[in-house]
This record gives sequence, structure tokens and C-alpha cells, in this order.
Amino acid sequence: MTIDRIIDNVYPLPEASRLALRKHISEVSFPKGHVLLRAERIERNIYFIGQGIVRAYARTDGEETTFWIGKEGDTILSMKSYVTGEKGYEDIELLENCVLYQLNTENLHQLFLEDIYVANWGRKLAEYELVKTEERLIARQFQSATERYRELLTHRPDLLQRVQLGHIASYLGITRVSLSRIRAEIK
Amino acid sequence: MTIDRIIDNVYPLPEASRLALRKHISEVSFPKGHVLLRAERIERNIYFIGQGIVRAYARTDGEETTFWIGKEGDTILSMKSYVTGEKGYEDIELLENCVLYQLNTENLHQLFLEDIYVANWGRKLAEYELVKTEERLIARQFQSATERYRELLTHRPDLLQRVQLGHIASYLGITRVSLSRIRAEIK
DNA sequence: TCCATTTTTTATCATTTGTAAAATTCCGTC
DNA sequence: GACGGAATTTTACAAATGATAAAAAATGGA
Repeated sequence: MTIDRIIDNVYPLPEASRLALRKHISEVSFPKGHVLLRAERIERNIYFIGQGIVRAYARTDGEETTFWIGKEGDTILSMKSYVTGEKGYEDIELLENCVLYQLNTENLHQLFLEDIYVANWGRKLAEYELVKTEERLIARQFQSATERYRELLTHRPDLLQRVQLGHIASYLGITRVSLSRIRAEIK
Repeated sequence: MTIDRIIDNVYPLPEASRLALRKHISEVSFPKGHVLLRAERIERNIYFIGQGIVRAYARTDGEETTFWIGKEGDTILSMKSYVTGEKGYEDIELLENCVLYQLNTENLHQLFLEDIYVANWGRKLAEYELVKTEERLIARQFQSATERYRELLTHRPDLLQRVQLGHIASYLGITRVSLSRIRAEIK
């Protein structure tokens, strides 16, 4: 997916604003397995996924918990780093070779103060992430593990092709074993 | 909490912008038990809580699930209505007599387009809500019910004084009975 | 204060999910 | 195509949570 399309999907910008934003964006590529962000570091960039698929996970006592999976068109940002400037909780690992668009947050924040269109673009970016995050929180509260898996199966079937089940299970908030059980029952 | 303080906590505004925003805000009061928002309606206002405590809950097959509890200084908004203009999933019920500050979203969106400071204020509003929501999603994924209750006990002890346990249990994602069990064990 | 109602607790049993370990399948490399 | 390591599935058992019902306690109004 092109960077212009990704930008436009958030909030269409007039030409001048789009160019101002693009001036700070560069294309970067990393191989499968690369760890893009580390929880212990304050992250100074956000990324848009042009091609590939990635996961965000947090570590607690040796355990890895995947809590987000993103693909083409999605935005990679350590919410906490981005919003508060503090360390975030997540590592980000690339699950495929990826083409990313990198945007320095310091430059972005400067643009927020100078360009009202970019400021509103930043607002929509946060708002859409917010709705998506809230949807997942609610799904977690309302649906059983089986229902959540069924939902994934219908709404994001490509994930099952592209992401190993261990990560999917973690993302659904259950163990690999539970997921296997669910899959066995459904068949 | 005063409306000026609430506004400032999101993002400090220059005098002119603050006045422009305040022009669209009015104080309203409702009694305990009042249902402020209904899931089936598209909500055209957001509210800031000056005094009181409220809960957001969704209904599924007769069951009510409380998924948010807010108090003085918090913002009441149906994320989905606010962001996408579609119906949200939540009812909002006042758990105490409340003083609220009401802000019409249509006026607010107009200001977003006219005033860069307000646009950035709106950005920060969404960003802070995003971080809070993400924190809850992650807590849900990492912590057991007992740990989540312990956390509530240390970080938001006032909720236990002001909100009945049935709602707290629902908020924690467990049944009333489970919460009772946890409380009995901890003592 | 007393009564009716709501909320919380307790107890029991059923179900779901987790843990651990073994068996199987998958996949890349030689 | 065979080998080795990783991922997945299966199995058995344990722990956590849910459902239901009933008792106890707290609440609120007349």
C-alpha cells in the first residue's frame, strides 16, 4: 500500500500539508524476524506498514504476550511513547519481510503545531486507533474464546495464513493448547 | 472539578481558544439513576464530569456488562458515536447525582477545523483516552481476576466506596460471585 | 422502626481454561 | 529424500471461573 493512500485513509490532506508531512517520511525495509521497537527504549518514530505483517508483544516474567497484530495500511506506534513520551510496554517484531514508512515523531509534533490539517490528521489517527482498541477490549469482555476465534476466522482470515497459531492464541488471550482445542471442536 | 481545569488537563489552551470552546459548553445536572446515553441513539454531545460517578455498560441478551467507570475530571463519550458518527454500544448511567459539562460535538468539530489549538486539544483528548483504553486491554490480557482486583484496590480505592460490587465485578470481567470469592480470600 | 427490596456472601457442582508432557506435523537445509 | 528443530496437536490432570440457588446482610422508603 502506498504511503499516500495510507495518509489519505486517516484524513485527506490538502496538497501542501501532504507534502509537508511526506517530507519527514522515508521508506525503510527490514527482514522477517527483525525487532523494530523495544519496550525499554523510548521510541522516536512511528511507522506505517506498506507491505508485511508485524506483532506487538509485551514481556512479563519471561512470557511473551502478543496483544496487537498489524498489516498493510496499519500504523505501528508505541502508544505510550507516542502520547506521553515515556517508555512503552511493547516490542514489535516483524513476522514477514516488511516495507515500512518511517516518520519521526518530533517532526510530526512540530507539524501539529504549525498546520491545522496535520493537527486534525493526528487527531483522526488517534481516534481510529481508539475505536479499534475499544472494540477489542469489549470483545474480550463479552465474547468467549471460541467466539473471538470465530470472529477472527470471518473478519481477518488472512491472519491465520500469515501468522503462526502461537501468536494468534496469545492475541486472543488464550494459550496455544486452548486454541488447538477450539480448532478441533469447530472442524 | 471546574470545567477550566478539566480542559487544561487535556491540553492548555490560549485564552481565545478556551473561550471559543467554552462558548459551546453548558453545565447540566442529573440525578442518580439517570441514563444519560443510550446505545441505540447516535449521541450528539460529549460530557465532562464535574461531580459524580458514572458507568458505561453494554447489553447483550439481557445481560449488562459494565466496561467503564468514570468520575470527576473524566470525559464521557461514546467513542464510536464521537469518532465515526455511528451508533455506539453503550448506555451511560449515573451512579450518583452528577454535575456535568455538556459540549455539542457538531460545534466541537467545527472548531477543530477553525482553531489549531482546539484541534490539538482534540488530538490529546483522543490520545489520552487511547492510552487508558490500551492499558486496560493489556491488564485484561496479563493479569488474573485477583490481580486486577488488587490493582483496583491500590489505584482506585475510592471506586469501591462509591460503586456497588456488582458493577465492579462486571468492570473487572468476572461475575459478582467470583468477586465475592476473591474478596473473601484476600481478607 | 419496620418491611420490602436489593446487594453480597456462601455453598455446590459444572464448565472452561491452564499446565505439563508426549506425540505428531511442518519446514528448511543438507 | 532424510534429518533436526520448531510449531502444533493431543492427552491427562489441576486450577480458576461460571451458574445456580439459597442464606445473610445492607439499603431505602413508608
